[in-house]
Amino acid sequence: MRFSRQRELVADIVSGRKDHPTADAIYLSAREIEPNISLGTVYRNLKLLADEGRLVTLETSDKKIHYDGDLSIHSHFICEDCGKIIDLFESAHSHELLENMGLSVSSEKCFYYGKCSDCKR
Amino acid sequence: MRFSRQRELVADIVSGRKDHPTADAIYLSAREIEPNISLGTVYRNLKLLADEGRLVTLETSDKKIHYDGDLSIHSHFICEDCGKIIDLFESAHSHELLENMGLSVSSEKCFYYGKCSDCKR
DNA sequence: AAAATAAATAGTAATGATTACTATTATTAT
DNA sequence: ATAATAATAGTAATCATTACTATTTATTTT
Repeated sequence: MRFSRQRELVADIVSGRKDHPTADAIYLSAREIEPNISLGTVYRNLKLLADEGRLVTLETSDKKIHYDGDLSIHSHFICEDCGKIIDLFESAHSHELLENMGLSVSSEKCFYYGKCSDCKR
Repeated sequence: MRFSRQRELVADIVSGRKDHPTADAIYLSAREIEPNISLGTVYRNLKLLADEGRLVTLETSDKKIHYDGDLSIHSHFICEDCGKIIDLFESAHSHELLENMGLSVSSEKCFYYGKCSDCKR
């Protein structure tokens, strides 16, 4: 896999952010540095980077894929009111149980839903 | 919320199945009993039932929403090869940790990825 | 270094799951 | 029974994502 200016840029944007941007948000950021980059290029590279395991996709109920450049095992809390996604770096589920069931686990995605402290008030 | 024949049917199909069907699969099942039911009605009712908490939506990477009528807290294992979704009725994460962070948890969705025993071989 | 080969891009068109819309039908209330 | 309300069927619109194509950029070969 070659790393063109555009691909590098997309990868850098995702791993440089602590939120969980959508393709469109990444596209907007990218255009500030590479004004001619096309949306298709952003999508293509996001998909390639995800396939390579260089970023993680979060499929939420808003129908848009969110991208996470933080590859450490962690979960996410999604606020039902404001939609904010909060990282949860608690200890992960034990995978042993699943291995004992004949399932080999390569990754996990856990989402918790509720109200964040702002919206709870 | 009135329970029309169609709404009842959609609800029954989802809660009667142990797989995790998409809207289209539910539509096909529904048409066997109610041949004139429209796809829009299926979608509308699935959304309403989900809002009411009578079923759970699973947003997977195949871009189609899967519906789960089993409301007990459980996780899912998704096979990276065949896409099969397997229920995991292990004990859930403890929510106390999150409550202590000021997050009130109303539900959770956890996905584990890997290869199922069939595909592993 | 020029020619040949391969990969990546920009820009646009197509896809497809989901939602919105509208006229009609069914249900409930007065 | 009539009026008011909700739900439906069927179709059109939406919109995130993908596919496509001609062109550009990078790599390899001679």
